[in-house]
Amino acid sequence: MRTRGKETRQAILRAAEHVFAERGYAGARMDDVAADVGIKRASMVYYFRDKLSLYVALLEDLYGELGQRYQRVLDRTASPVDTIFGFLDAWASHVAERPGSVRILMWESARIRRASADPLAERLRPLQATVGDVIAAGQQQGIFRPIDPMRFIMIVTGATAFLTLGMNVLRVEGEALSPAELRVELRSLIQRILIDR
Amino acid sequence: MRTRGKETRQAILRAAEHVFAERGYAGARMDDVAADVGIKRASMVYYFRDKLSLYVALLEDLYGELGQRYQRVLDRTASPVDTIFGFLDAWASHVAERPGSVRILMWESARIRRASADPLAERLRPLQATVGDVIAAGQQQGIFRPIDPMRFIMIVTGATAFLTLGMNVLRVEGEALSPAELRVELRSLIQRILIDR
DNA sequence: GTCTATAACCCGATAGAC
DNA sequence: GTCTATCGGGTTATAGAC
Repeated sequence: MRTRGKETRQAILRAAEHVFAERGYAGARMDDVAADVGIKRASMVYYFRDKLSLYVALLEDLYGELGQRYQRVLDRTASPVDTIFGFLDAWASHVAERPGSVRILMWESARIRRASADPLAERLRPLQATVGDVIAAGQQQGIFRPIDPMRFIMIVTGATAFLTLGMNVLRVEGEALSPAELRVELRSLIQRILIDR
Repeated sequence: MRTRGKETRQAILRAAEHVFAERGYAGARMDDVAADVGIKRASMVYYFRDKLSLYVALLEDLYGELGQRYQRVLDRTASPVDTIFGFLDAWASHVAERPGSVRILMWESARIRRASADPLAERLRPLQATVGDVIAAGQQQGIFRPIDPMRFIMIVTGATAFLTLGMNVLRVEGEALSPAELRVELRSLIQRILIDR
């Protein structure tokens, strides 16, 4: 049955998001993914050749969705300021709905890698270009302060990661930011480093 | 020979810093540590009972050193502003000399953990308290803007992590910040979020 | 499509010689 | 102090039945 197949594939991807996010690529066990779905490990081969294929499909799904959110913001905004804050809202919503995104970014940033042929880098590059272009445009119009766009992206991404996940390392009790708090905190951060004079 | 023993212990710790930083706790292989030192895996048992003991000793070494740096800053500065920028320089130097610190912070932030009995959290808490106290003091004197000290720490830590390591995920070519560039970038970040009005 | 069974590998820990 | 040898647990990938 074609529908059943599609559903199982989606279920595997959803389970993979949790498992890869929690343990990282190396630590993730295919067995856990299968158990989450409710099938046996070997059965997943029918949908994904091996562990790496599943992981790459997950990256595609995750950051592809974020890219679509950014595109929608581009479609409906004009000024660089509106667009940047639109991106922020898109990012915050994405992070709230698919927390695996940030966690995987964290795992992958920790890992040593060769730049070439990196599946994550490949999927992130267009997103980085999209945001970078808007910043550059705003700077040319004198609306944004001069800061290297790439560095700006890294600061905001790092803040997101550590305000949510990093908190857990030092937490006393329930201190990690809620999605709403994160949005507010990031908004004021961006205001300070990109706009205020 | 007692001297030889101490030297080997130190060599193991130095090797462990590289290996644990590159692969994370789960991915690190004791074999690689031993190979770096130039001895066999089983020989390390003489110095460290098992993998976890070695890891905890490394954390102690790493973040203990950072704590000492912070203490020296406290000993020679008076105003909150001087102290905070002193901490920044200490942090930047530490990161430059022992890059494993940041990478391990990253690995550990990615991991899910239970708050209790976490060896890293235990070592980080006093550092966080030290920095937090200075920020709170500065805020009481009206020198620093109001921002939750913990969030401030997370933003700066996150920026450090992603400006150095995160860059590698998106790098086109050699874009990761040098220690000197990092120091400058963080200085202006702190200036913006903690001091400028 | 999903299963059972197994092959093949990797890694940490341990025993005990030197 | 450092070695060789081995045990044992855990995980992925594969073969093939249903």
